[in-house]
Amino acid sequence: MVLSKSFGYALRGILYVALLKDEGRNVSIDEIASRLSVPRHFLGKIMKAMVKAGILSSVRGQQGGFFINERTLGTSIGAIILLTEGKNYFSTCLLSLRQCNADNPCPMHNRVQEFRNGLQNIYGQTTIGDLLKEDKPGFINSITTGVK
Amino acid sequence: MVLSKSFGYALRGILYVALLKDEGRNVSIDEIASRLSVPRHFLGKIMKAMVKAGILSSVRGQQGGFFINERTLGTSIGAIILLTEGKNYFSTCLLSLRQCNADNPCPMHNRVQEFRNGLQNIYGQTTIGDLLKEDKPGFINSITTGVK
DNA sequence: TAGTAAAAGGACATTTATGTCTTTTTAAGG
DNA sequence: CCTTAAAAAGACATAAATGTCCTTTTACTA
Repeated sequence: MVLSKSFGYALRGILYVALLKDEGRNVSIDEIASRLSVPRHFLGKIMKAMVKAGILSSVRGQQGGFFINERTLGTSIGAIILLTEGKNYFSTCLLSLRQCNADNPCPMHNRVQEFRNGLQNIYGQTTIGDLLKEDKPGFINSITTGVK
Repeated sequence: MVLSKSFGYALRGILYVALLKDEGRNVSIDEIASRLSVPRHFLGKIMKAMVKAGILSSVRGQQGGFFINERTLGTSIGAIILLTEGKNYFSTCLLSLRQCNADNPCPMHNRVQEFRNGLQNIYGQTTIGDLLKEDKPGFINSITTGVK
């Protein structure tokens, strides 16, 4: 697959929390999971990972939940990919070869590198805050209708 | 971006057979699997799928094995991706949203579409024959050293 | 300070991708 | 024919990703 389901859940989850940033409340995992139609406990683990990575915050207890912190809006999509897909996402060889890089390219390497780099740059430059700025009327809807 | 192991096996398998096209013999699954260091039976299924799709040929029995046919060299990498990843590989939404296309784009869609299209075009235009033309001394080696 | 609501944590279950083994079919060669 | 070597087919096994459930910790509230 292009990106894992975990990535989609993570991005939609953090976006949902960020979208509600002016409501002055913490957002519970129950609310997020039900609005995004995503498995509650699985999402919980992913949100927890983002909290652990410091790009989102949470508090336990009554009135607890998730909320953005000083890093959230500046977090790049690439950082979330790193979290869910691991550090080799943009460098794994397309032919599953051991050694494949600019010095020792596989038969596909040079042909696609330009576009892989382009994608990586876009992902690295685009932040949660950037996506929020696109907040058109349909934006919330566009993240709440998940696939399957 | 990031393709399955099955795709890597398929491409390396068909390339290996194509590379030996002038030897005037059929190439057995045992030879391919051992040269590519790929699971024999798993590779067998993938090769069979390519035969079924008509982009490669095979004969059973003694002296049997795989060999290229009139379509092999003109087969695009994209066609093999279609076989191993399914028809939605280039159109699945990056946020795992149900509806995401040019008319109804998700927050990421427009930002990455240029590069996704670029990749898709490269994959669609590049054929097995094109890769063969790169047959430098290290080419066979470059497909035989698989990862993990 | 007891009750409650929330995240965190961990064990278990299911599904999908990957990998292995055995049997069947088929063709060539003696 | 009979043996042999090969792909094809299908059953089974393992690993990784995804999903569910239960318990623990923590903070608010009454």
